[in-house]
Amino acid sequence: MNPLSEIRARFSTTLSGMVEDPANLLSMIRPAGDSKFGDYQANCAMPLGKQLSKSPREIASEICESVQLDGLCQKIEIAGPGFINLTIDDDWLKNGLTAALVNERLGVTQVSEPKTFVIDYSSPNVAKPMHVGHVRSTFIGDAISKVLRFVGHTAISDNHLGDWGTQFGMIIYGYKHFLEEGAYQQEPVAELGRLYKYVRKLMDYHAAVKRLPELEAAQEELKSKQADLESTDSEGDKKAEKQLKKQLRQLRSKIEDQAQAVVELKAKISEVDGDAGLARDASAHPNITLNAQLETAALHEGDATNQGLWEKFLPLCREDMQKIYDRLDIEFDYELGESFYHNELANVVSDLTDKGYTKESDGAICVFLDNHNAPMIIQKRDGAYLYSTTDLATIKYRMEKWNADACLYVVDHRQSEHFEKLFDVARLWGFGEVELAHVAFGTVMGPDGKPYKTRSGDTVGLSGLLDEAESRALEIATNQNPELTEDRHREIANVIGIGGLKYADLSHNRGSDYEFSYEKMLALRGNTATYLQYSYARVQGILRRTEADVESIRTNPGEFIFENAVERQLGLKLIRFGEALDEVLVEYKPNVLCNYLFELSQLFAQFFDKCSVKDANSEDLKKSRLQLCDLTARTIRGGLELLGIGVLDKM
RNA sequence: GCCCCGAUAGCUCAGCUGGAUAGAGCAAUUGACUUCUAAUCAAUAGGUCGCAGGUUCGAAUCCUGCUCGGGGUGCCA
Repeated sequence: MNPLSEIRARFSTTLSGMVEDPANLLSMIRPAGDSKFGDYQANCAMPLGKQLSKSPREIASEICESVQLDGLCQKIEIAGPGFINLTIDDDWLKNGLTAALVNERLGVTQVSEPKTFVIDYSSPNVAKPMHVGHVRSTFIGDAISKVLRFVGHTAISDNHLGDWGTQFGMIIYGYKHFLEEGAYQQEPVAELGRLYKYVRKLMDYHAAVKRLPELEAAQEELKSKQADLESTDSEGDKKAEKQLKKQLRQLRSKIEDQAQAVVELKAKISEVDGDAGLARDASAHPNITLNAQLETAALHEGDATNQGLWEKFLPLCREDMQKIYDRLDIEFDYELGESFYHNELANVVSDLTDKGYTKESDGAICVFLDNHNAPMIIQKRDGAYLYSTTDLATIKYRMEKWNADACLYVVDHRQSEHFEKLFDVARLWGFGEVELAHVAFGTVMGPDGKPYKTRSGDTVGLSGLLDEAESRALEIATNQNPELTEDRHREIANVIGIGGLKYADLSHNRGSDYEFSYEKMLALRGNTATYLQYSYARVQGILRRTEADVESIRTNPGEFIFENAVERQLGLKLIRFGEALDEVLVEYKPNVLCNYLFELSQLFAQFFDKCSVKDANSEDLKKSRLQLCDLTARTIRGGLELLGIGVLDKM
């Protein structure tokens, strides 16, 4: 039991005697903003005062008289307009720490009503190389799953692979026309990757050739519009002048964007034109885009050849993808991709239609929703199904198979409108009970403040990114501890490199964009994985040097002693691990856990500085400090584990 | 056009379901290694929480308007 829920439980009794539903008031009990006010503060007297037409301080004293905090709080004070400041009783804290010490779960209680969560994350397109954009979904989803499981829920992780999309049409087309047999025999996945990129290039080329003149014409038009505006006289009208300036500014930025686009198109064209082989294939395959689409369509319609190729390619691609997941140490319970649902799509449409929810519009089958202008299209004019159709089939499956209480979609924030519509349609369809949540996240930015790209403008490939992270980590590990063996350096590099990458991602509020930087990610100081891992290693150093018998500490604990103020602070922080986990799950925010672990590590560093274990002036104090050390190490290790990050005994 | 999101220290970011004097890290300045790992700690400095109103005991947080930026916007995923 963590202090906060214990305090709330006690207040609950009192408050329910005063109002009908105290839930809102209970949420106003929180950790104190400033430690001089105590450990926790209850802010419920102020609003209650208004509600009951009494002075808040009067209410506060009524609450204080009635609430049973014996044994839990040693100090209860009313301050300011009616704050109730609470200080946790030292004996209660010590008992709690002892309970955590002897408990494998560090004293974190399991939820009383376990629920079943289905978490949909990572979800890359197979056969396309994974890139930096996939890391957030993967890390955040994995961390949320682990926290859910730890607190006692059932979390089913499901990697909703894009394994049925247009990329297979492209690869099939490539296979039929551009295959290099020898390369395919030797390294089939690499050859398929090459084919994908090759077809992509040719498609981009034709699109660029078509688009370039249009864009240049549009550019001219904008420029003449700009000239017009520049010569317009606002005749001293300030409002008109402001308007004009704004339009001009917008126009200039649009022109700039277009100029950039023109440069990119030209680069794509010249890349093909400059290569004899590419140029030849480009002119020999003028309709490659359409034909690749037709290959996809043929696959979907059950064409035997394409079906056979798909069945041959898919395992190869998945195996390749698995290598990345292995490096990241990410596992899924299920990997039911889009292809898994393709036979259900027609049923989705017919069922919704039978129930009267669909409407035909411009030949497409749509579900119109009150709060959205555009409908959700579930079948295209040409009869093909869409992402939305698959997602609906997926919800149905997840409800029927797992009877989920909640489905979480860890997906890019740009798709929020899609999910709003999806959830509305799902509820309309009859899935009203399940919690459907889009756990959205922001973009990974480069140092220029734009989405992280390579210099040439391509997305950053994930495997190269991991290589870079590890090689930089290796350099740091080698510099930091030159005396260790190369194998040890590699092991350290792996743990701090991958850990640093994950932590950099998870420690940011998922909703915001963040700037990616190898330097910051692997920085030795600050809110980084390295700092937390180092704290853990320092504890292990203490345990080694004092030759502590950790087993006996855990099975036969002594009393906790708070000699120095920081020991109490550390103890209080340790006991609040469960609060941090609860907090993570309120809005599915792993950064809450990162912050907790960082603060814990900072307190430990202070403790390390001020409170020697080895030279403690009594055996009892030494034992108490060893207990704090052991609990700190286990909390850091356990917390990092929930984030998918490892630790090292020495680094 | 319409919809959504953002703007907090020089930089990168927390905090946002209203709470007391707005926090951290980096960078800057200063101090601490014969010491359980200095991949550390202590200290100083740094702010009109985009702007203007409003709601109230109390606003970075809620509401309205504005400015700037990003994203989305019927047959891609």
